[in-house]
Amino acid sequence: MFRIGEFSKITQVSIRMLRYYDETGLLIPKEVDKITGYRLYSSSQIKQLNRILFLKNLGFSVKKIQELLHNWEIGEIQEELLKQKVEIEQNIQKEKERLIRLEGYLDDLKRKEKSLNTQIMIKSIPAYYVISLRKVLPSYYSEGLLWQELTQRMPHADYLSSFSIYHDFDFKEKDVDIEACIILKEPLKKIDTNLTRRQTKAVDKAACFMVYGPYKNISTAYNEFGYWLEQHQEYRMLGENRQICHVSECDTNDPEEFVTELQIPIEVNPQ
Amino acid sequence: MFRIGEFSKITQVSIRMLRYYDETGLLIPKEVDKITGYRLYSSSQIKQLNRILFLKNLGFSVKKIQELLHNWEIGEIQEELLKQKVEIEQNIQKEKERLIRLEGYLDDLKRKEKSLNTQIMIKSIPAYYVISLRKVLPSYYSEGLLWQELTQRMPHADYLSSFSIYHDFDFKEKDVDIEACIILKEPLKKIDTNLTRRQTKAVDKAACFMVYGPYKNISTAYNEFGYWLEQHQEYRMLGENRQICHVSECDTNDPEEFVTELQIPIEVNPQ
DNA sequence: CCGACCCTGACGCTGCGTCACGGTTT
DNA sequence: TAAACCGTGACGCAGCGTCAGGGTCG
Repeated sequence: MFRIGEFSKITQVSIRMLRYYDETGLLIPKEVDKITGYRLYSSSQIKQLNRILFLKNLGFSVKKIQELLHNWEIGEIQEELLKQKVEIEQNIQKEKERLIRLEGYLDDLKRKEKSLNTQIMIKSIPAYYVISLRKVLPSYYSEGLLWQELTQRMPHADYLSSFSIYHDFDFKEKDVDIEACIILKEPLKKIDTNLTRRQTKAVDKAACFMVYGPYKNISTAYNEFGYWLEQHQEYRMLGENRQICHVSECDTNDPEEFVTELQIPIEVNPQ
Repeated sequence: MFRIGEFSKITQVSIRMLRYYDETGLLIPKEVDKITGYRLYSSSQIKQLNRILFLKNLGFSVKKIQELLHNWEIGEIQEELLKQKVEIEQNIQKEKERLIRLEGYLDDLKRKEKSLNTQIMIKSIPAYYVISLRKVLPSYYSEGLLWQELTQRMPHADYLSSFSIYHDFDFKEKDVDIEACIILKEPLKKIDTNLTRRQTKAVDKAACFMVYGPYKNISTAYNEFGYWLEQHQEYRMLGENRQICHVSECDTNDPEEFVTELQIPIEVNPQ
């Protein structure tokens, strides 16, 4: 029998961890001196501890380790290992994507200092329930009319926020296909027959950036984005760009205060 | 100016996070109503928040983000991004190694059930300051004599634990080259002239496993290890195997209680 | 009697999610 | 008057590291 200090040296596991494993029930000392309260470990517990370390080494949480130790049989273990494998692979994937973003940004920095201001973030967009109105309009500047019509026909319901979808794949000067969408908390029952009720698709990756100031800045921003895309051959546009007016004429009178977000669905180029 | 709820919707950042960022000084609302205590954010703070999200997205901690925001200039940023890049790469490396270990173990499971008992763990071993005695002995069974001589000549110093190094690369029946080492907390000054004072090399990767019971089990375990190594072509032995007697005749009279650890330095095969 | 061990209890760390309790605005 | 906002605490989580304060062993 070993006291905790000796056991710690043998197993290279800190005293604090041994106490923690005792506390959590992972490894309870074989004996505890009733007078002094000293923990006493038997040599056979080294084997048990080694199992614990082994699982810890594979990235299992204390809780999972406990379950596995309790249910120590091939089938169970194998199943959990497979699950864990998937998780690790996902971690690697996430970190890799992070790395790509970081490297891309470093490249940007090398090329032009301005990048510090126009940050392009890649994020994912969930699916939404929306009420929408889609029309082909003479130009981008008519979008306001679309929104007027939509809000007039809209029932007074619980809605969160709204965005537009640009359905043309290429840039067009006129006859642009725009869909104005209002996000709902939950599906509505009855709506105006001119409106559509649908669920938008979730977008796995979208390059998103903010445009500050009046709407004319948007085209400049698009141009910058085009430049960015050229430098990032690894990405490809997928179409159905979106636009969100976070701060618009509804919120302020000063166009300099406008904040508009552009979301451009992309995918990683198949090598 | 937006109240926290609106600002949260615009930026897709939870209210709790906004409050947290206020608390930590990352993003302090432009105004606070003195009567109600309501936080009021200006549209220009969206830009600031976006910087924060951007950095968060790259994996920076709140503390680092604070530093970076405070010191927002290209050089600084670039430097930190490079550091961060290294860190992410290390993370990926670690996870990959974890994955390899896990996959290797899954393979083991498919081949033989016994693997649940003899677990081979790959870990790294630090460098140690040691007092050692190295000799060519007639056989492994004479190792005890080596230890007797070493402990007799040893000054009574602070020592932690001890291990042996087997310097023969291949297995030998006789004339084995063994070094008995005692780990010191700190370098000693004067020692017996027959002993050596040196620093052992750190080992990056070693396949480690425990042998329970009398010493004769060790050869069996080595055989099992040999089998394991055959199945794991990705690894190659490097020599200078080590052995640690965690529980030996000094600690117990029952050889069944012995616990011996074998550490076999390995490297990943260059593909 | 000192130093090396051992005990329990509790805070610290990260980045928020999630109550609880209470005030305010619509 | 209820519902929807807002505020400030404060706990919880994972996995220990690291004291503080006090008993034990050799």
